[in-house]
Amino acid sequence: MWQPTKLELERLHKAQRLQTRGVELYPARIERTHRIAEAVDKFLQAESDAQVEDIGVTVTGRIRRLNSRGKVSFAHVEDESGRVQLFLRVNALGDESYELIRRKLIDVDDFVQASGTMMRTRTGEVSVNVAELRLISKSLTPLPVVKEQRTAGGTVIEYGEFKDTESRYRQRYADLAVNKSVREIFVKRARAIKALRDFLDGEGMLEVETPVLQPLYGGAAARPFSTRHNQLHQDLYLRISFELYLKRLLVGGYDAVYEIGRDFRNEGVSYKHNTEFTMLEFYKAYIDYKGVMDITERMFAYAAEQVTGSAQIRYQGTAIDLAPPWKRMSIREAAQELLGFDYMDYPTSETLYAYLDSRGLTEGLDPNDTWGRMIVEHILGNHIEQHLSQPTIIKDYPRDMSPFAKRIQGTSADEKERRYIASHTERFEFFIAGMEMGNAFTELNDPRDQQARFVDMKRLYAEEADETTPLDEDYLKAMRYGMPPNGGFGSGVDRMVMLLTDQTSIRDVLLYPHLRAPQVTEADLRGQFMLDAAVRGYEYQLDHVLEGSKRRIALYLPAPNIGVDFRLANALEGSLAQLQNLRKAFDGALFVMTDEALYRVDDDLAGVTAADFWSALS
RNA sequence: GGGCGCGUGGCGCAAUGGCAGCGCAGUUGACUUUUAAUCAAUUGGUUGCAGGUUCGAGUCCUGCCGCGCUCACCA
Repeated sequence: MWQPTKLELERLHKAQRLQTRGVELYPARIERTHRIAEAVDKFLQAESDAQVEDIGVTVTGRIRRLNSRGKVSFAHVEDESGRVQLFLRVNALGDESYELIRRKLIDVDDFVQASGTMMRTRTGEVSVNVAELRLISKSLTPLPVVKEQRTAGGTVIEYGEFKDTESRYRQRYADLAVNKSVREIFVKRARAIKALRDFLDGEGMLEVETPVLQPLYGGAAARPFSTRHNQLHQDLYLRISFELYLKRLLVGGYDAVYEIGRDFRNEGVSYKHNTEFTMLEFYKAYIDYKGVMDITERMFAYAAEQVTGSAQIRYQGTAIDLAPPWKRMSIREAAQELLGFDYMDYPTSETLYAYLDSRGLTEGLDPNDTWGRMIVEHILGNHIEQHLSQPTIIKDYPRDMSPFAKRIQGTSADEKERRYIASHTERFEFFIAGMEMGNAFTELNDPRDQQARFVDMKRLYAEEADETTPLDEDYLKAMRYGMPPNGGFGSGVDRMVMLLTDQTSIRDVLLYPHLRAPQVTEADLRGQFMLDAAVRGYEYQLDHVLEGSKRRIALYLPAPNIGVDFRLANALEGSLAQLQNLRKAFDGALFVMTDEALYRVDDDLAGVTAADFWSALS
């Protein structure tokens, strides 16, 4: 239960005084003729047209600044569109209404409705000359105070900002209310996702929705969350990807489908990982991974244009050009270019590890990893990825890392090249700003090969069983009906939003990033207590302060006014028998709450002296 | 999970082991064109929690909780 702070008590008191004056604190009917930005624009337009007639407006919003100067006051109100100053004069408002300002009954953070005509103050600021001011929602908890100063150069310096990351994430509403730049991030996020939809719709793809709860997880290598359907007596998994469900739809006759939705992975969090994240996947028939590359390049350029106005963006001070074409190279070529060797010269995990060791490149590498994992996870992930600042497509991945991709095509007279072709797949990932942004393949559509891959995966990763892709018999059944050749694509949308909003942490592009649940607070306990009492039909009493004691106690009472002080005083100083009597008096339902916990006084206390009982609580 | 760092009024921050302080906000008063308004006065703290060392702990030690960074993990 809420325990008001000193500042909140002051506002509660103001709320009472307002109600005494007959002011409605939370009215239901609101008037507004203009959004704030519209009102200002209209005034500026009239000014430039040299019109003389008054522009009457009614605007609404939250007060963000209030500066009383005696019989005249200035306020800034803000709605989503912007801010405008209110010019408040006792002459215009009348004594009674102005009194609310003068007595400070209206605070910063309150929502108001203001009617008047547009004007400029003596210093030139566009304002509403307010004739009528109405409180439309009282704020009881003050928001953190942020003051702004505009320098001559136009930059805004903020004083006393609200920047404690934990508070900002846990109370995102306050963060948003105070920090305009945070609000802007999520506007851009919405624009980015709309841009993706518009683009994919424009490509003739059908947006679909597939199950979040799946009887088998698959399509990626990740630890899933599991849950249980009670009525069906069935274990279910939260999806780690959409892949297998989307590709079944190509069997069903759609040429191209996509889905934007949430995936869940039961793994660590980092600046670029959240346990739940937004994924985009699409699958398009009759194209291969080169076709997917073309779409990828155009799609990112389009999204950047829609969000930032240009395909040339800046990320953390670096200029990044998302316009096609992007650099494309195979993982083998990347290793040759950046590390100066051909991994095909080391065709087993043992020889590859030995070579890397001779170069001093094995830090963090498990010698028991598979050959493909060494190349993708270690060589690419630890030694190449961070250098890929400009958009780069890295293609042709080792087969054992890509269970849903077709082998690369071609033939060669050379033995080493034949081995290369046999052991690699048409898969690519693309990297921007040193971050993996997505993953795509020429999709495997041979059910016989697919079944072999499931078995391979199981064999390779037997010891980490929960990270392998389980064999999905229904998926194979679908594929046996015939799946058109197709190219598929998956990308973490949150990372794209990070890129387009210049953010370095995924948490800053998620409205509610995952945080550990905070400890139960006293306020939570009090709330529980109050609810329990209501359910039992008891009166309750919180913060019962006992004479000469620092303890605060909460009680369930079967009825009010039954001599609590007297009985408790006895119990505190007396024997267990008296305590039990007390309990009896309360119909066997005496609960005592201290700052730490809620205790039930019951038979478990037998044998404990009252003094020990109370000292155990303190 | 490992390492490093942080946790002090509502917010932003100080404080060699020695009286817990400052700014903003708040409260009271003054002011009819302010804009980080100003002026005068003023309230508010069990320094995340629990122990320990010490004459004395915000500060040192141990454990716990939370957050951040980083490593590990991570298609």
